[in-house]
Amino acid sequence: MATLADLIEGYLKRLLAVSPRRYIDIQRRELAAKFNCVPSQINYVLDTRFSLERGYLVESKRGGRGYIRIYRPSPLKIDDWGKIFASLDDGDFDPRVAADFLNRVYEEKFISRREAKLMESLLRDEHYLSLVEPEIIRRLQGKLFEAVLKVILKD
Amino acid sequence: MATLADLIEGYLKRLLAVSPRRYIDIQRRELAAKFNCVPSQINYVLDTRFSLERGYLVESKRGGRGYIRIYRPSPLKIDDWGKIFASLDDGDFDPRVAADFLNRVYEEKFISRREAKLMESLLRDEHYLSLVEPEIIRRLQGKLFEAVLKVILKD
DNA sequence: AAATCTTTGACCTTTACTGACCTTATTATA
DNA sequence: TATAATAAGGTCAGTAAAGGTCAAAGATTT
Repeated sequence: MATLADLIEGYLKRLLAVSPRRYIDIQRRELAAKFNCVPSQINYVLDTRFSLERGYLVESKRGGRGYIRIYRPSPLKIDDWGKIFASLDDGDFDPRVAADFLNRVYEEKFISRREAKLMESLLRDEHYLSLVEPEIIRRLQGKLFEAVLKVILKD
Repeated sequence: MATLADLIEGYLKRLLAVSPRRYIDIQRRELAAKFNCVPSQINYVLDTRFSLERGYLVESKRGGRGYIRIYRPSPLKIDDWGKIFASLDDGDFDPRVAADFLNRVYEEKFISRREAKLMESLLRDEHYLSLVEPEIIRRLQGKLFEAVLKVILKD
């Protein structure tokens, strides 16, 4: 395993973990040089590993003194639970949002890593695809996600 | 007589026996080259010899630096192991049998109480009833139960 | 002969990585 | 003070490197 992208991801996450602030600033060219790759490789890592879906926020500035700033996922608010539960009932349950939420719940130590993985596996379309219509999949995922969340909350 | 599939099976099991970890990683193309066969022959071996029913677990990643990971057979001492897993994919998955199974697994301390509850909640028909046909429910439950069980087995 | 098991190959999907070309901001200079 | 040079970062399409699927052909067993 361990692709270049994985190495860069790990490096950035370590930086984030150690940073006294809620973000880190990096230079794209410098980082690319450090890992002996083209600069756009850094964008690939940011797109695939530090996406909004995964709870990260990335902003940047071009030109001289340019930089890339990566924010760590922000702490869960009570409001976030509310939003998730609201989306469970109306039709627009989004598994990616749910996965993002799960990740945060895990990072805040509400659930174990294994529980997070268990719950996340319910959000993958592949299990449903051959058996139910696409529009039904979201509703089912919502129902099941609700069921397991309730188990956690009751505990 | 030893078929090619048998040889590959034996080779992989020897690797597993010797591995210091709970799994081995292989490259499909490399292995196929070693045994002078097409890559899909490897999938055949994995499907027929390293199935869940036989206690094995296989996961993989595509793309550059992809791999196939084979986990050692589960140490769970449950006699109807094979039957449970056989029933996961074809239509006759029985949630009650699965619930018993879960209980055993819990008693053997493979999973926590909360994990058991999480998994058990997937076995309840109520979540599915309004959305899918009765015959489909069993199949879905089977698929999802398989998915979460795999998470446990990998851990 | 029929059934079952093995092997193959054509075609598909996913993931990683690169490079050419583009946009934006700062800095130096005419 | 315009403006040119420089110094960032962004985009996107293309390529390569894996592994997956499925049906058909071939071999073996019953």
